[in-house]
Amino acid sequence: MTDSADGTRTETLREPTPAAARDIVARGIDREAIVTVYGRCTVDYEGRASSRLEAGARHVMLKPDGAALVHTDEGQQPVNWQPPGCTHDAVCEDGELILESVRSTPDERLRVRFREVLQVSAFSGTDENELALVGTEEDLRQRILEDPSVLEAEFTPLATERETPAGAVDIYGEDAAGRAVVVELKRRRVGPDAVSQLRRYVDALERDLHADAAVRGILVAPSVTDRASRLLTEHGLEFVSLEPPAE
Amino acid sequence: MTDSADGTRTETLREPTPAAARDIVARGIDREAIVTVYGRCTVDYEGRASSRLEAGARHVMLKPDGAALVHTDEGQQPVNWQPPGCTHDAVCEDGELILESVRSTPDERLRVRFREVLQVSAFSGTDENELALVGTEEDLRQRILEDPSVLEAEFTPLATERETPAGAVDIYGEDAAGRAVVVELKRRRVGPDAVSQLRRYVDALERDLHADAAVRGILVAPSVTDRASRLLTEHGLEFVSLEPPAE
DNA sequence: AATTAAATTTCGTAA
DNA sequence: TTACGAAGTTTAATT
Repeated sequence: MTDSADGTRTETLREPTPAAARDIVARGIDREAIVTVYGRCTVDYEGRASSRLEAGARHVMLKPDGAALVHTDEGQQPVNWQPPGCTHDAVCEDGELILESVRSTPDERLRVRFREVLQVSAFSGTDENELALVGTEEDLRQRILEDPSVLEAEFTPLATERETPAGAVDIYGEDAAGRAVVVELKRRRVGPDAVSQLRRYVDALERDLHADAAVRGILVAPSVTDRASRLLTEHGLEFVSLEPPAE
Repeated sequence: MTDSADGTRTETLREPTPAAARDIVARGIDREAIVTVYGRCTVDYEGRASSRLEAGARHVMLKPDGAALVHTDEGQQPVNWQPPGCTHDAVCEDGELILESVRSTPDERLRVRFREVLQVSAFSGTDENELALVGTEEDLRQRILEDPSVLEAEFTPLATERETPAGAVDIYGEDAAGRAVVVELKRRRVGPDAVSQLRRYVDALERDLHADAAVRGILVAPSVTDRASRLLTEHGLEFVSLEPPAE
């Protein structure tokens, strides 16, 4: 057990007995630590789908918010997991450590059985700061609202998140001729799905306004794929190349 | 350092000096171990977007496939990360441990600077087994192909992944009357996006066949949202409620 | 609790 | 390498 000046505390055991491992895990969950276990284990999941993973060396993390992560040596994504909101539990059964994370709505259960525990740790610390991220779709929207002419000359934004029967439109406005314009924003290169999305909004707004004059639809993104480009043409929609600001 | 009978090996230091931590990390990367570092750190990311995270206690994992994960005590997702394919590097700068993961195409860089390292570990093990998952869209497709009558009486599947100018159709077939049918499968409750997707395929196929008889479009999913249901009606598409098999 | 769409989505497959 | 769509997607916002 180690206590640091800043309140950070860690507890670690190498090759613990299953009972000792269970104690560290249980105590860690109790004090709202990040708990990690590395060893050979099997994993069973039952919930929205179901899965089984035979024995292998994996790294398991239990978070105090109820999230659980099982990582192999490959992939950015955990091979098995449980979202925040679960209740963690650690028990010994037949001389083996078992970790279980359960939630309801939907009912889901993750069960990790360790044949061998190489290391178990509990990490307590504080993290006050949140991520500052730049380059999102929201940043792209700000860029256009601050200077609508980057979209086209004399474009006038009238609303953001304007509601239609098909959902909320990113930017709603009118052009130099006073025609209604629906703008759909994407922070990166788009495919057919983005075109369909814009199409839904344009359709919905045309019905909503029941105006005879057609509503213009403009897709704003860094670039489009060939198929998306063809779809835009078919549906009479437009494209403007813009990127979210880099900083 | 601990070596197990099954070839699993772990190496861990508590409150190491930055230089000692760097050595463990560098050696771990070298031997293709999963490397973890817990401590107070700042994180900078620059790539598809860019972000900064001020000091806090976090858990960092470097995988031998090049993936990097920075986890706080909250959330299933890492607060910062790098996908597989990166090159990891560990250095000491001004007496602090710095981890860096870099890749190209696209150019991306993740930099973690530790003010304090509480624990550093390197885990080597083997994992031969892959996840066996049941309840996917593929399982739903198998269910329909094995007994097409679950979709509707006298439905005849003719192809899966049939190509159209709008993309591949999940199941293509014909009904009792010999009309062309496009089936789009979803393993869970669907919203407007799935309807748009089906619509794209039906449109494309109607042009492709340039037949006068309309192509039927059937969305297969456990259920649909209200908005999606309305969209289905508007577009003359159909819905059949089916779930992927549970086991 | 349910809906909708964004995400540094990731991941797998096919061209 | 790019494109396209699935995913036990997760996450955030709004109803």
